[in-house]
Amino acid sequence: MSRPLNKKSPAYHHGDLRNALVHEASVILEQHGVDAVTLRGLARALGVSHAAPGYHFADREELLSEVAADGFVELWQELEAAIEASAGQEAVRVQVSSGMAYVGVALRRPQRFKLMFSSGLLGRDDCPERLRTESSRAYAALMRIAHGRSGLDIDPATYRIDQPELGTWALVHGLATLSIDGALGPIEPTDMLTLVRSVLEATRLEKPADVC
Amino acid sequence: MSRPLNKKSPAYHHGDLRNALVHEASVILEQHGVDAVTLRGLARALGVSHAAPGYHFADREELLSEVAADGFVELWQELEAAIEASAGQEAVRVQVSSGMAYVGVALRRPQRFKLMFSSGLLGRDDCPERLRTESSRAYAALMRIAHGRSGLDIDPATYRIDQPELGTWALVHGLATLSIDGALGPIEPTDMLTLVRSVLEATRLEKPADVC
DNA sequence: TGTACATCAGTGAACGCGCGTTCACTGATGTAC
DNA sequence: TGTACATCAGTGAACGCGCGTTCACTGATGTAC
Repeated sequence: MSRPLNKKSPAYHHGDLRNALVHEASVILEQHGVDAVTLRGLARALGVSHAAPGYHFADREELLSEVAADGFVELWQELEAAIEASAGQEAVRVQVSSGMAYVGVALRRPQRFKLMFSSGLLGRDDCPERLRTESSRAYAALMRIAHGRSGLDIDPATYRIDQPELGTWALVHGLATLSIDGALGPIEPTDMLTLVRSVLEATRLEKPADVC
Repeated sequence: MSRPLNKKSPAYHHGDLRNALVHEASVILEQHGVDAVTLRGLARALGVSHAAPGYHFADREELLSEVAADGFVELWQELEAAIEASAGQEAVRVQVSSGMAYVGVALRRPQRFKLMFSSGLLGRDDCPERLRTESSRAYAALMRIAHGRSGLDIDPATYRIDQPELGTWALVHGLATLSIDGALGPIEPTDMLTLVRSVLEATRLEKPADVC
């Protein structure tokens, strides 16, 4: 456990600093919030010089975007798993299954979830490629769930978001956000997921007749 | 328009610095985000010494909480107006009316809306009294809308949030949040409000039979 | 297998920035008499 | 109405902090021959 501070050969080359930075960033993010994530602080935590992170990331945002991208990967995976698990069941089951997955991801790493959506990273023109790719993939899964289609015909680059497909997404996103921000009072994650199930089951999103 | 920088008597006493700080803070908040709101920056913008704000606010958060409290006042007012406007109509009309009011407030000052909910100000033990009061009042209005009751029997201090009353709130909050964060792509506020109406009208929140 | 050398992945001192905070001070204002 | 004085609402210089960034440097690693 104890770290030999005066270790003779403290590995001049870290070996995997880039990944270590991303991992440490996600830890600090979750523990102390996004403002606590600084390049200098990460370097300190990892025992490297404060200039070392600059070797791997142009700036703080580039690092954070990596953390956010990881979040979208997990979101996508969980949504796909939920779709798989509820395959063949009636539509509301798919909604409940994927909705709970969505909120589950949010509650497991609430700060990262906020970073993913609220940081404004996505909207930037210079949004890093990986974040763009991974978020689009997760979005495509969401649209697939919402539309009840295979999703193969949905181009993430050009999808238009329409009502009422939007309803379920907005509902679970709202529940996740309100819960994370403490607006629902103190509530355990498991209770929260039960609540999500209840709300989703009590909600009927009517698909309006096709307009000609 | 031009400010006489070398004005002879530049009002040693500002006269209304406290209010001016709150107003300027809300302007800078909306233009450049919450991180851009600093006591020094506000002092600069108002042409007072950088130490002056400290005379009125213990710290930056106290000032921001004032801005957030103003936001809850506006939210409460708009919700009350929406309730009034749809009084006597069927339940779904009240939901649509107040839901659009909710999102309207969010879109009018998106950064302030994020501050109100996402800043963590509310959850703090040392949450300023005024913010606590005003947010509770807005919450009470929301609960009143959700429960379809007069709300006179709801104590803001102890209200419990249950499904499915939560559904409408979560739905509109999710729509507002996703829109503000750009997750719905570029969309005009008026189109957004139309979308909110559509989604709400397509949504039926079933009130389950009372459990014994 | 050994050696030379380029490149990789760092170090650590230095710099400038904007921030909040403190502190001795001071001009403007209100009030008592 | 005039004066004395307390209080209010600031000023502005100074300090320390943590941050990102730069820069000359250097130890470790990989590759060509």
